[in-house]
Amino acid sequence: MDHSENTLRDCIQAIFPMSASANAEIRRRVEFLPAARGEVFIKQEAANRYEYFLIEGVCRSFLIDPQGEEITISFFQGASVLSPHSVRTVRERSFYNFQACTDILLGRLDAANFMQLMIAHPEVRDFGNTVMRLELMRKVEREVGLAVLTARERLLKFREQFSMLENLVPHTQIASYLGISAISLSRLRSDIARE
Amino acid sequence: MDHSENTLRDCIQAIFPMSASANAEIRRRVEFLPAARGEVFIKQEAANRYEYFLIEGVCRSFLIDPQGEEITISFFQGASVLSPHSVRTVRERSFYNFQACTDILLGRLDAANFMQLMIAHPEVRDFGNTVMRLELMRKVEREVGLAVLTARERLLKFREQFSMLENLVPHTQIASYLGISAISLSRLRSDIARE
DNA sequence: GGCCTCCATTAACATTTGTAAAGAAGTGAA
DNA sequence: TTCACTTCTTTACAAATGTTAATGGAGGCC
Repeated sequence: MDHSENTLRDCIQAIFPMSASANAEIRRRVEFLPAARGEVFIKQEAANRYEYFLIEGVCRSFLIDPQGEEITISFFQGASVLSPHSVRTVRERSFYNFQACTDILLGRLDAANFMQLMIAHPEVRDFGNTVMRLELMRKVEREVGLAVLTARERLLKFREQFSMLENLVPHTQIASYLGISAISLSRLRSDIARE
Repeated sequence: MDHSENTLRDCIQAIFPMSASANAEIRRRVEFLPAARGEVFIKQEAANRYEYFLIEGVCRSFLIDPQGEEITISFFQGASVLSPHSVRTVRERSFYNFQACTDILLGRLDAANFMQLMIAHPEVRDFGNTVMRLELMRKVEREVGLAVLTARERLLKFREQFSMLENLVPHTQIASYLGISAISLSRLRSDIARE
């Protein structure tokens, strides 16, 4: 078993521990593929029929607003699972863009095939539902954060959650994730550093 | 079968049509109870073990920010389903307050009991997962709306989604839902009316 | 009817946040 | 090394949003 497969197992076990056989069932359906830093591996409005594991690296989801600006919705760090297909797509068209922030390694599997596996295996079903519930909790947390926290507090929280990202991805991407302009982010950074 | 039960069926069928027997299984576990306008029927931080249907009326979820201000998170109009228990609670403690905006009629059922029903009945399972997926889609849409729309556009969208609420609930509640102050809401309203 | 409370609106002002433009610092390639 | 490019920061200014306080209307209650 090579490194990727071990890490795939980590992605899964971190969310919902499953038996070796259930792990193997998933493993058999997963195809590994790399994406280079900057590559948009899921495109907004494009058809997409896969579920994804992020084996290694950092990526983000984003969309283009009416002014043509990129808005970062989420960041993801491996080893983890990307938002489920049902969250990313409406009528089989991708809702967001997904872009590699570093060189990454993905594991992908056919969403319909995975759905069959969920139906057949209670363990896999629990895994899938847990993924969805965790994604929902993330959204709730973000919703609350945007509602009750100041931009400054959101930045501090971002630093807790994604400690290495501030020196890794362009600040314009972080700023749009925080709901502020890159200039405001710069101001906040120097304000905080001054203390 | 009285009016409440018919409307309970509407709540369910609107989300995921189920057989008469599955409907009956749910019905057997549901207890109807009214709440008066203004009543907070789920309290933040309080233990809560129920799933809820909103049979009739309007309610909202909200929380108290560090400054002691109420922040509206969502509005709900019957007949519909409130956010699932797993979304409303962390470690069995309610995450949000839920308040009746009008006199309402609720249907509630024990969350653990409903979970058992989901395990036993594939239809109920699909229903439960659909509820969760729809809730997730709502969160995504709201997340995107807060990210890419101006306050003015968010107000116009709110009017589409909740056309009767603007003259029904206090504007402070609507303003916090839109992420602006009540004064800004008033300014937007007069700006739009002036056109 | 008259009083009272709640709520929406408006005005004046302060603060925050965004925009545009220019400069500085770091990165990568020829 | 040097040039081009990207990105972060800074400044000055404009626009949006919030705060405080005053006004006026609607509805409930005695």
